[in-house]
Amino acid sequence: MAASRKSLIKDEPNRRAEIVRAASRLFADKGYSATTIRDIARAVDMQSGSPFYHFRTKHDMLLAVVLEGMATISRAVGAAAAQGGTPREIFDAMLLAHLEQLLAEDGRHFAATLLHESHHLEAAALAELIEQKDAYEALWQKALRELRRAGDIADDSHVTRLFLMGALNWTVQWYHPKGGRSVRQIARQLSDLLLNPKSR
Amino acid sequence: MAASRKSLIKDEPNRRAEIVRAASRLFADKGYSATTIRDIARAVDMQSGSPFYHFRTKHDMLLAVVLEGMATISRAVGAAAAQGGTPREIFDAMLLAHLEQLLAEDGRHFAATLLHESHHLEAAALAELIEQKDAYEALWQKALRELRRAGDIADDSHVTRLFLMGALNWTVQWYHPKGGRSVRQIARQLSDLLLNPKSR
DNA sequence: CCTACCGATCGGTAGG
DNA sequence: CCTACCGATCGGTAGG
Repeated sequence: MAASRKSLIKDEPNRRAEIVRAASRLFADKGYSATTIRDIARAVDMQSGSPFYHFRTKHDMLLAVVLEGMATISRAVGAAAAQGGTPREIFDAMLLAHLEQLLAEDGRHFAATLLHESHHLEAAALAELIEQKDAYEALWQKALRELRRAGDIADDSHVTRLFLMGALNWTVQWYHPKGGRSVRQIARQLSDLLLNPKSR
Repeated sequence: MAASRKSLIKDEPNRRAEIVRAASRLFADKGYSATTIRDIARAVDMQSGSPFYHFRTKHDMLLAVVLEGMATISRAVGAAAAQGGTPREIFDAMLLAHLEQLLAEDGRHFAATLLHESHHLEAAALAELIEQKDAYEALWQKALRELRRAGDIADDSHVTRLFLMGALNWTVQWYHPKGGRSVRQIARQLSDLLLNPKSR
């Protein structure tokens, strides 16, 4: 049937995207410094010098991975927040969206690289990332503020937000898809832990 | 006066400990893979081949850092738990002890290396670490169980413990000693967030 | 994107 | 612990 489809589009402009995806996997697994350009080239069936046709430096590859990871999470959680509902419903939807991006098969290497390898960026790139991260976390701060107004949480301070980010991002360290617990269950348990028991 | 003290003890058996401390700083700052034996040697005023007089491989240095980090935290939190008191008092003391080890000037590089670089260990060393980590986390599981019995928390499941570890360990990412908030305040806020409002 | 290559650096060792 | 060194590997480039 469509046996030739994949090979036909071999020369499309997404060789670059393939490199980024392979790099995310390797950076997440072995770390940025321990990953070799040759590792990345091998993963996408290129010769060792060829990735430099698509990227100027290894740092640029890291930046591409990290920015794509940040953008994907931001987009997902922003969409969840825009869905509307009570502060509690919005918060629950945001928790689920964040965890799905972090733990899903396709996005988790981007997230892991973002969380663990960003400090290898140079100052200018790091500043760009931090800007996006601050905008992202402002979404959460706002959600907490409205939970507070609705009486669902006692403290909506910055420290509360940081504890929340920690609980969420730490899941990367322990979650296993085969682990019995679904992402939905995990999101629900965190909501239950942080928010006051529902009235009625 | 005692001007010669430091140079007199230059040949004591703690050159090894100096190497471990320097390594912890470098591993925490630049990462294990990006840190060079030459970096470590320079930090303790040795020639580039000399650290190998004290350690067989670079991996052995990482293992030494990581095990010392784990042992220090375990000891501190174990001591806090053994102090006794109500479940809530014990829990609060454990929170404070864990955070002090993570964030204090002297121990934070060990903790950061433990949290971020352990995956560079070989399988056997990693297994040794995980064993110690499991024993450590059992301390927390027990503390949660007793909070539950006392009615201070609704859920003492494993997932709750993992959220707690995340909130705690994530502080490494954002805490700054000059940041206004004391470690004690941070511990207190986390306790307030997780536990039911005190009766009375 | 491949071929062929370069200078630099790395972990580790022998021999004292 | 230092001196002197080795083989291997790395990020990156010129020239096609």
